[in-house]
Amino acid sequence: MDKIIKRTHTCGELSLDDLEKNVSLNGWISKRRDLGGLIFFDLRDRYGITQIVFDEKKNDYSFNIAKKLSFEDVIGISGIVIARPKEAINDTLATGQIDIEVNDIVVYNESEPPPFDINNRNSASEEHRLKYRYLELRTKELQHSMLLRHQSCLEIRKFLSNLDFIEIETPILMKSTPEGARDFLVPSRIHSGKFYALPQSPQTYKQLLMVSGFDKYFQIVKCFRDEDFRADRQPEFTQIDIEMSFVEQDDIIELGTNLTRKIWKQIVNVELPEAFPKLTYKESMEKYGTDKPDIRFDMQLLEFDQYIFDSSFDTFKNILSSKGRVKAIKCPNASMYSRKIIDELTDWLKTYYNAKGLAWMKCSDNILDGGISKFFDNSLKSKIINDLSISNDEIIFIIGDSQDIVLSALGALRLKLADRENLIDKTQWAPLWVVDFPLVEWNKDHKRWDALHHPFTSPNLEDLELVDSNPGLARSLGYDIVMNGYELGGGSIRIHDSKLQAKIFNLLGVDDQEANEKFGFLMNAFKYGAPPHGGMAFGLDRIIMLLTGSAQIRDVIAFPKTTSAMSLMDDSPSFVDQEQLNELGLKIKEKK
RNA sequence: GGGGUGGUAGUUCAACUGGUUAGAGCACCGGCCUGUCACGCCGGAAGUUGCGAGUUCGAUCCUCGUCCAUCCCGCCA
Repeated sequence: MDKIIKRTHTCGELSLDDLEKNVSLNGWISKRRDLGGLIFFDLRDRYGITQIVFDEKKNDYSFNIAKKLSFEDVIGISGIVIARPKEAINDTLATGQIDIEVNDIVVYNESEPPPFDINNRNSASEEHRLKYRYLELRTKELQHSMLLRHQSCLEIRKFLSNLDFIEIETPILMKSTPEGARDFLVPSRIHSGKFYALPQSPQTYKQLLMVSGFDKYFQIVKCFRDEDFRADRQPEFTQIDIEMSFVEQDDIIELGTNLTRKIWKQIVNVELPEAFPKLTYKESMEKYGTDKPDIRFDMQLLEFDQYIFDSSFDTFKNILSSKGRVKAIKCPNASMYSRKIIDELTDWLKTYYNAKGLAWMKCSDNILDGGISKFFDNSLKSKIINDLSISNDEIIFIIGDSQDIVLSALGALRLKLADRENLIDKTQWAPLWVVDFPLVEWNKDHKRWDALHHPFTSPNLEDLELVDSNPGLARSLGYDIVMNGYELGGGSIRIHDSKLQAKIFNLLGVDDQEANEKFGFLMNAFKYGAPPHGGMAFGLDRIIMLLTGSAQIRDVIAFPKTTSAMSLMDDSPSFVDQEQLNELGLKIKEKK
């Protein structure tokens, strides 16, 4: 164990140019082929694979050591670069023209049989791979993800630094605030009974930095939200956090566009358009049923209210008279949609999106047929076909319900149908901005207005009167950037006036005392020369996920958690000693 | 909080309608093999069918509970 063979090359670089050279390599045994008197190893490091060969007749010292070695042993070797016989050249390998004929070898660490095949990530379930994450990180997929993540961060830092942004670290232990997601709490030992929270985002700090005069700030920073998780959501995740002073919404949108273009150009060599399309929140909801539309394909939601009044379909008439909505979506290959398949779609919409049903009509021979077509007379059906440009062998699905349900159910159906019909060009990138978000939304459970973005978001100054008269209609200066149906990031122009901020708190039902307790420090800061400012934050993990072509955020985080927020590798969270609890003045309640 | 799917050898999977000794590939162990690259050939070992109850003459299979994973709804300013 005392000897180390220092590598002269990595496992990905030797070629015929290096013939006859005496070289040394370090790496892991990735494959082993034992032919008796001749043994081949594929030696792997993060740069590549080089085949090394042990010949009993030429060097029986290293041969005898190699005889005992197997998968994932770590070794160092020295030897001569030799050309492979013509018939043994491997074109699939960058180093496939050569071998290293080994004459010295050191075994640094023998491996137990690995719990799964590092060469084949699918040789084990995800659960199993997460338990041995440090081994999964040896796979070429995860090595690639980590490298790409690193390169992306470099490009981001370079891009922003060149524009005079500076990266400033903000606290990880901060004040718990009532708004937004559930906080992860950290008990204070020194102040028994008090808690810090881990930041859901450095929102308040970056606004304070604007007051401090750092007019262009950014930070690549961990954020924490104690909610339930999904394929694209983890309890801790990384944001590219940005804030600027003396700017308007369009300045941030331009910056966000350019940053996104830079990343895509540098990392995957894709030229995104100079300006991304902009949709208002309202347009997005009406056309796509979501505020993060995938616009790689069209298939927009169609207005259908206007045909209901002249029909004899009372169910939908009743929905309209109780302020509901009726919208439709048009889908090709009607003949593929049997009763059984439509029933399955209906059940799915009922289960997940609270739809009460899924109506439909098929177009054949220029007439609408089947489903609810009997409630529409012939001239009305012709009008529908003409208005909505329905072609033969298309089916329209129709949902009538409250507006929320119609939009979310049809939005989900749109994605489902696109998938079924293969309408999405997977090689395409479709970025866009969604703007003019509502300032607040009505919270039915608590009977109050909640901020849609966060309470520091400025109302659109044109809508200031609405804030008093009809808050639900007031637009904010909030915006999201969306790529291929994923929310990549979002931000807003902030309130920098303590009077306006007080007014918004008032609207949100946060009284003066509470506002002062929770956000007094920010309100105070705004009394001392707060510049107009705004910013945004990108979800770094989601960006990397898209760039690597993965649908799982876990694939781009070195040590991710499961959907129940556990780490299978180190088995956290875990219980702690009674003594630790005592120090913190905590007592665990029995769960009933 | 709710719903779907899954949990069988180290691992990936199979096992009909509930029925004899729960099988196969890879890995592992032993043997043979000098141009392999999914090396090949011969032989071997390997199981608390996630856990706990129940139904049954009999449960991997049916029922209930529970744990874990995953996907989705709610949630995620």
